[in-house]
Amino acid sequence: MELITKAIRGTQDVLPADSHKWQYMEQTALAIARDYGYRELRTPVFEHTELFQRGVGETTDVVQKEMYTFKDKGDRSITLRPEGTAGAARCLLEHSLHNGALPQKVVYVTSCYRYEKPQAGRLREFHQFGAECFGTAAPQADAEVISLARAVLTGLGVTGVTLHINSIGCPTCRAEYHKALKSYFATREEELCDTCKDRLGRNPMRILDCKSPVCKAIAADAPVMLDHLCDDCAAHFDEVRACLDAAEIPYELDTGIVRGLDYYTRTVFEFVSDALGAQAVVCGGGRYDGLIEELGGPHLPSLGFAIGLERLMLILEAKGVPFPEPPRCEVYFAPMGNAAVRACFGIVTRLREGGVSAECDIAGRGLKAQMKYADKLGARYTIVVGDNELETGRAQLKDMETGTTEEVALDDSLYTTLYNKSLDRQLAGMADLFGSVMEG
RNA sequence: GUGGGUGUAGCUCAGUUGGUUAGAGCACCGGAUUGUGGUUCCGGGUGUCGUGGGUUCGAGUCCCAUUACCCACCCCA
Repeated sequence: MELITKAIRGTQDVLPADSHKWQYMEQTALAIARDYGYRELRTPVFEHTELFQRGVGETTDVVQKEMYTFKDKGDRSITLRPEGTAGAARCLLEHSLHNGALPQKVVYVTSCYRYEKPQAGRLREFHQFGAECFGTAAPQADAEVISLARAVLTGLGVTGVTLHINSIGCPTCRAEYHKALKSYFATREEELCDTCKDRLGRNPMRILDCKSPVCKAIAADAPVMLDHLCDDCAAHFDEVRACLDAAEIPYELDTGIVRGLDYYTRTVFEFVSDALGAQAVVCGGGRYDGLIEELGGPHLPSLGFAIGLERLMLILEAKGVPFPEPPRCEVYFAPMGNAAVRACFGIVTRLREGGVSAECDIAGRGLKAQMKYADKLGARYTIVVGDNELETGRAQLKDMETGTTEEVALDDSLYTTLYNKSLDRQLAGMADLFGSVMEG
């Protein structure tokens, strides 16, 4: 079959067979965030380009070469959001949410767009579960945000992820550190790889996580940010770690973490998975004390994180984490003859109105084909309705797993019968899922 | 943006030193008395061999280009 076009490179369809998994993942994450006091925020997919230029930072790769930017018909420069934080911050300011109770805690599930070369765990349209906590400079907030990220991962049954944390200081102490770093690498500039020579001028901190063995070896002896933190930043980071310890949240100190977005300050962290390829960071975040001011707002220390949902899904599948059963048809009606078709359509409509998942032939097929179809749908029960049933008002309810049948009346009592059967099964399914998550 | 790998049916893949009408399994659709699905039997190919050139009497097969996907660099979620 020659299609006139295909899905855009780096995009993915979620098919009907998988959509319930996404619903479960998103709803679980939102529910956990709700317990942490986070409320959902929804912002537009596109914003004025300058929001990201200012918010994310002119010098970042994201802004320089990865944004989907275009002119609209009013000649305004528009950009599809490459990340969620800038839009959330803009929304906070525009609606003066920061004049309400602080801290303001928001979560979102959104699509993001970056023009990158796709590979495992990296798409041009991807989805994030993000959380932002606006208006607190206290280290306890850092710990709470990290705790939320971890709770979402573990709440979904994720295993094999490690929390890495670092502090990249405030603009003041980072400037000092940059100088120290620059002069260190400058002494060995000739040995660095070409990209790192380039980084030396722009952002020497990037050299720290270069994969080239030579650069790695040189970086091993480089000055460490943590040793250059000012007193305030050092005290803040110590308290964050103390809180994590108190909450028994294990972490690794990773002085190589360098967030690629300009707005980060002080605490930065990542959750790294052992189940992904090269793109192993499933969650990244940190503090951004200067962002709100940068966007024209007041000084409002804040922080947040985002989980990459496609990456999270890859992990869940790789680890064989249990998902709820996909939704199935509760009862399939197989009518025979025109009168039965109409009658069944009526019954099915009433059952659906009452919340029972019911289906009935809409393809005009014979009984045999209908039974096969019911089987493929995974229907729990089938009811064949012909002239006899219409006359007596009674029919055989067939259990498709056991093959057994029981006689039921084709009236309102059918709804109660089916609803109760469905409810029992849902409760049992939830108990199973809960059990396996607890074991895992 | 730079590399490496791979493109044959919806899926997984065969396809001989280049040779006639491109195959298998699974899936899908229909049928086996208009009253019962899963197992069985019969029937159906649903394909521009990624695309475009070239070599050749002849190309799924050889050459070139291109494109898409996968993987890695870079960057990030």
